[in-house]
Amino acid sequence: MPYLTKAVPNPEPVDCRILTAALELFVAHGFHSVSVHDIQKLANVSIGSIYNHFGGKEGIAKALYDHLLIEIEQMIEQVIAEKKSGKARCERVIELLFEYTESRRSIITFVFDIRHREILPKQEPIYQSLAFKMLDKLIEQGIDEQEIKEGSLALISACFFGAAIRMIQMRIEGAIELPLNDQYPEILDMLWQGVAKQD
Amino acid sequence: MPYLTKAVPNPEPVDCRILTAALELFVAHGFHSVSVHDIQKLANVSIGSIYNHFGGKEGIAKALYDHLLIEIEQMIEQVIAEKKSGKARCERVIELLFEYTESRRSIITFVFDIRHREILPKQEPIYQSLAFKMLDKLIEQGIDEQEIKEGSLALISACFFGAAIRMIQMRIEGAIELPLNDQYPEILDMLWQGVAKQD
DNA sequence: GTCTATACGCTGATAGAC
DNA sequence: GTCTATCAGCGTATAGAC
Repeated sequence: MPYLTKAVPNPEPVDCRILTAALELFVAHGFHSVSVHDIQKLANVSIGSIYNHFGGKEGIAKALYDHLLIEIEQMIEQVIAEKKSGKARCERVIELLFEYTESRRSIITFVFDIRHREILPKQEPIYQSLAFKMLDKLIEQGIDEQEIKEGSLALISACFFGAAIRMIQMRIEGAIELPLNDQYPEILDMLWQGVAKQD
Repeated sequence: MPYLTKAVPNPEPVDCRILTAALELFVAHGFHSVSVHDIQKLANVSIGSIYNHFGGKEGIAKALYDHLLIEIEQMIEQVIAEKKSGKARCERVIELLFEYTESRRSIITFVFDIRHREILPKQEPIYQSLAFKMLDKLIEQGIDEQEIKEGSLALISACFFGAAIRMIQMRIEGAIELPLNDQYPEILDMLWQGVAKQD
């Protein structure tokens, strides 16, 4: 159900319109700079509806957060279904993240480039989310299969996926001019060099 | 003048007290969640003083931003004075960033882990700052000296310093439990593998 | 469930005495 | 330069009709 971030006119359900509008505004201006009135206007609903559905601005953020993380999880699950080796899975995940960075920037920005703790102080930190744990699992598999060197899992994962995420952040900020997938082979090569098992 | 982030009682100059208090609060709660009254209270000054010195909350953020970036620049300059080869310079910069992450976390958090565009929309993006350009220069030197492979400077820098910065972000978030300098040799090894020139 | 109108607290900012 | 007192506006949240 990747209906978020698609261009939706009006006949969509109300809660979806609210989420779509909120995501767009949060990503463009930042959570704190967006008022409930802004969301209400863009979504073409009344303030009352927003409070009925989500209980307030924070409720919207929480719903978005859960929803988008699930989309990332599903993407990783799809990759796991398609590819078998740890290395192939890691590569494909990064490839898709790079693609999403261009085609579905809102999702990527919200998940990787927003300080969630400032918005949702009660939320568990994102690195404890299932999606991030799934990435660690892929690294672990790569180690088991002797494709990735042994060592601290957190560090290796930080070096591999972390570098990729940092590139995504830099792409979003504008520090990297070309789409990352245009340079995918070189990037992947660098990422692997860092963590590959050496014989 | 690294007087910021040091524990300062009261006899410090007023503007310094304001900056110190603001930095602490911004880093702890986020820019938008901190009011001028909060800063005023913690700094033991009046609201009027704050507006006299900085013109408002945004002015404080701007002053902090400039000040802390200059501290990073000076750190890099110091490293350039101490080490001569590109490789040694890159390594020492990362080592110091890792140290700062523990000992002067406020500075590091403000520079690497805050969305400045949300606070200072008119500010040029941070990757255009002198400090970040200095990092790119170090990479360039490494390429010239045949220690780093050739390729897109932005990508190589993103892979090397970017991975390190991502690790710092993860350390700040709590995703990495040990201080990064405790694992400095392994980390550096991984970072170099990714960008080293291969013969 | 959806809407409009309204209340209320807080925040950034100013005025004016010292 | 520093302070206190105060203002105006905004943003969240609620009440109550439909």
